[in-house]
Amino acid sequence: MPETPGPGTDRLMELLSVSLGAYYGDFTAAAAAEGLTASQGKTLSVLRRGPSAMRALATTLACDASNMTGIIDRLEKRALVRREPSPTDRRVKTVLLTAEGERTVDAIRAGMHTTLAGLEALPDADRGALEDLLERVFTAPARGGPTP
Amino acid sequence: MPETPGPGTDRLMELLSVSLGAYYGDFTAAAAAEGLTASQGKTLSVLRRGPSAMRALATTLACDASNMTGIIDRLEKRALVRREPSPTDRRVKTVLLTAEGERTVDAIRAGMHTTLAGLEALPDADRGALEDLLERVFTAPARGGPTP
DNA sequence: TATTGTTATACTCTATAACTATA
DNA sequence: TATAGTTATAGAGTATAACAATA
Repeated sequence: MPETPGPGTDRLMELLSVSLGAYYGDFTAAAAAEGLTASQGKTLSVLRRGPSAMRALATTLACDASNMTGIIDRLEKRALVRREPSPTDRRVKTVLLTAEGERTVDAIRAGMHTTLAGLEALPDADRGALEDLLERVFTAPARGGPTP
Repeated sequence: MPETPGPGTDRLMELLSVSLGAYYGDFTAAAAAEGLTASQGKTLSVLRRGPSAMRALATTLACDASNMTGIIDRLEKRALVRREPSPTDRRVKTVLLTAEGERTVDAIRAGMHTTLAGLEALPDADRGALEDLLERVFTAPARGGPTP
């Protein structure tokens, strides 16, 4: 297990940086086409998977809880999301997409032309390979015994 | 050529969102460990490849030219970059990393522990495959005749 | 006591428009 | 006239600290 990342890792890191930049730029442009910022678009995307409490939303988005208030305020003002009191814990507010919010998320995703074109150009076999590799690099919990 | 992106594309988009989100979070944390914002870290990363005029920098970072002034101001105040007048065009200012700036970029990259661990866990063959796939999806200029 | 959501504050990022100095 | 960099401005994101309501 080398402590110095090899030159192969260097190249991959660089490539990931470029890929992220392209993906993020595409996403930002698609969100802007709907009159939304990247953070607002990302928030809607997360809510697409289901309702979420304010605090859970902040955790998922990796930002401070105090930020969510403003972001949700603006989205709610545009009727893309709705705040609902939790029935079980009166401190908690559950945020959920409105029908218009759902339509907007889908529009953003459909507007990511560059990324979609890049993926559509990929043969099915390569598509499966890419899925597999991304999962192994990014969603494997990096376990491997952090020396206890 | 289907106009509706198949369900396979759906899954890949979701996976890309999660993967690049993880990469971005890792990068942001590593930059914060050096007392920098993500935008400042990204700016340093771009300058790692070589000096650049203010406007070219803005173009590379996909932001308005007026933003660069503030970002470079703050980096220069911390002696991570330097502004130099261009010898050939007196309107142009060339920005370049200082030695401390170079050290900082390297520290940020070395601080991306989660991403580095995920990549290091990948066998060489898979590493090459991932490079190949990312290149094809994101750095292929999406040519294919936008109907003229 | 601890937690949820909010407010207040300060700083950064971001785009638009207008300005200057060059070209 | 066109371009490079800057300034002014306004809106949005961000973290920290403090707060009220609830657990």
